[in-house]
Amino acid sequence: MKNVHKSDFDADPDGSLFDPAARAAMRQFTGGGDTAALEAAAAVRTAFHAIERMRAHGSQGRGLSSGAMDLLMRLGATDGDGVSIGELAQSAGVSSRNVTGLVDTLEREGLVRRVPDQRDRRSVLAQITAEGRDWIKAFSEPSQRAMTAMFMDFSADEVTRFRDLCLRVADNQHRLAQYLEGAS
Amino acid sequence: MKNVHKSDFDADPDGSLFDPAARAAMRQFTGGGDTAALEAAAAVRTAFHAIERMRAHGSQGRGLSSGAMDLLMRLGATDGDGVSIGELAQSAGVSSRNVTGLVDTLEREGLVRRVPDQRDRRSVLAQITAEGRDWIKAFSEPSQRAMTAMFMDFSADEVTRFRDLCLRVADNQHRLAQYLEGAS
DNA sequence: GACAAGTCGTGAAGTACGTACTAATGTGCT
DNA sequence: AGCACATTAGTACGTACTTCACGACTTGTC
Repeated sequence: MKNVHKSDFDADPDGSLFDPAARAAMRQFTGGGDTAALEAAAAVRTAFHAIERMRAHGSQGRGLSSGAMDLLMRLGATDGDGVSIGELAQSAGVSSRNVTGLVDTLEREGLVRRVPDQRDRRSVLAQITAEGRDWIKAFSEPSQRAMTAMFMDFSADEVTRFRDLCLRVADNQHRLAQYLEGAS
Repeated sequence: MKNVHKSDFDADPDGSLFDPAARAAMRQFTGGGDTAALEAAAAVRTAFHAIERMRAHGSQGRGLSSGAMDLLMRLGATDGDGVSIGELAQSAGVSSRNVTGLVDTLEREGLVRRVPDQRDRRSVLAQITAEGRDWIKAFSEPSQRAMTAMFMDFSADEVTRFRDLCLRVADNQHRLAQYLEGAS
């Protein structure tokens, strides 16, 4: 990670952090209105990139992207014939096109293989390989340690609450998308 | 947004949401260890993509990406000769190469222009144009509405706390990166 | 003044993610 | 049976973000 040296944050009177530069920009943007939602959205962005950087830095060498790692973990948890691309996409909440690409990557690394689905010949099943399971074994502990470090000053309750808030945002988006789809 | 129909979440006994499929995968991954940090990290990813989708859906047509919008807002808040690429990168917490690309995009749209820095001829200043300010005027209200909708069932306190948790994660990453840099 | 070392923006290349479209295949209605 | 329509994975294309490498430029030191 070069050239990225995030500026420090300030703290509000209640102790919660905020990004002064972002807040100033938001205030201008909203014309003096409420910036809370925009600030929170920007903060999610910041946190996401931070986690992404941590992962890139942590699992040096054979580091998989978060998307690929997510898929591999999901495949590792199922001990059957494999999971179809579409099913993976739905469960991970990303486009199937993206899963196709990630499976390409994992297949190139030898961690996953494609097998045709005999029940539905349109479908392709992704199966984790022995190497894939080895990867999981090898990277489980360092990954876990890196992510634990990211939340080092969080109480257990805060971690849980944080997860809850994140998923509620995702839930809202899902609901809104469905609502808007109906309106079109 | 096609092909993306995120599965629903379950709620823990304490009412906090979690992703059952992800948790199952994590448990396998950690070998039965604590999955809290990994689950939280995955949740951030989910929330980030949700916000990204909302923005893509909301500001249809002349929709800028979140990165580009962030830059434009920062430029809109400064009424001087402009801001250098590196300064923007630092303030937004991304690589300067990325800012170069985003300024390319904004310049193509006519929302920003590049001017040489007379004090330092290596440097390039990005200036917001009149069109850029018009864009801000036009998209301020809908963007604000969309982001408010994303947090519709959040109390004001929860939004603030959420922002704080996000920025603390970013702060931890920053600290860890500096620490690890020293160790190499 | 000259020159080594650091900084600045950007070209090149790689990954992740999205939409729109297509070919192959499955399904349901008549 | 046959045919319209849905669904699946993948192709093509565009954007965001990253690291690495490089040329243009500044700065600190002699």
